[in-house]
Amino acid sequence: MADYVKKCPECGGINLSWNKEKGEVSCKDCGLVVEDRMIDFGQEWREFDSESGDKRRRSGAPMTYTQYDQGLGTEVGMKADLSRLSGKSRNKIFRLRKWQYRISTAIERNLKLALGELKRVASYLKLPRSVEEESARVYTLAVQRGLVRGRSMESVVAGALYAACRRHEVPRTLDELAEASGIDKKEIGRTYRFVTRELGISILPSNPADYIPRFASALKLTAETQSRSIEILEQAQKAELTSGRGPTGIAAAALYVSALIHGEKRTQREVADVAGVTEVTIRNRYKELLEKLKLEREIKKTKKKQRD
DNA sequence: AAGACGAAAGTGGTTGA
DNA sequence: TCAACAACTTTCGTCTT
Repeated sequence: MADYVKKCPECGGINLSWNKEKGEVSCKDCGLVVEDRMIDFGQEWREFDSESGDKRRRSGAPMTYTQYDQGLGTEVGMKADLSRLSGKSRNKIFRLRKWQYRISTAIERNLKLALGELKRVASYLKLPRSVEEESARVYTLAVQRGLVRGRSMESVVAGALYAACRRHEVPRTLDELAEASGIDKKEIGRTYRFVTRELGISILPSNPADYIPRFASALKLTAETQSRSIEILEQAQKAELTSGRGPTGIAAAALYVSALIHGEKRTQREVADVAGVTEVTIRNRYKELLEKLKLEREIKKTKKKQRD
């Protein structure tokens, strides 16, 4: 029984919580993300049932998109009785078959290659299984619609992954995707927009709060600081400080302020680095937060405390 | 000396004519 | 298709701790 309970390696607390959706285990005492490689054992196809659009509803046995062929191949006229046809139409059938063969093997080859790449990048970023599945699905659709033509396979893979991350609210920044896949950030952004538009995938704008746990963990900030920063984000949203702004910048600024308030000062540089924005952006957001949310007093309070 | 601050100029993307 | 525009970055000089 004893080793059934996991302890937080940072503070020794046993108050660990598992965020299934994000595949992260975090400590509620100190905020450390203990294990973010956790595999989601949930039945991911169920997630589609709760999606609002009924386009996504599937029936029948669960399929996996990380295998390149889901056993749904199509063949042209294999079962038709060709002896009843003759001449031209028979030739036509043969030609069609040949094309069908060429196309399907080309797609399969492409998928086999691409899904290998996809798995590599996904595991590098420690993405949960559900996201990997989703991105594989997106990629498969993209190939079938011929959206890869004129683009590199890798960039479409990266774009699909980015889209899947956004949909599952486990945002990774474009920079992280770029680093993991070796594709230029701009290129990923372009293919991401292209693919989502062509496939009609709607993406909700990412929520700054989704970035907080990861950033906070990287900066080794406590759970109080983390939850305070989320409160700040909520206030900021009410004050309409968030629309039109980059979500990472806002998350970073909220975290920075919150750290100041809790006497866990980090430099703007440090916060900027983990969030992938510049100090200037943090400064701008920070200034806005102070102006609108009257947080100066609290910061001064903790500064005074620290002098004693 | 390091960090915070702010100004100015440049970049890439969106929007609207 | 082009120009205006907002957000963000880069760079750099100055102020604060």
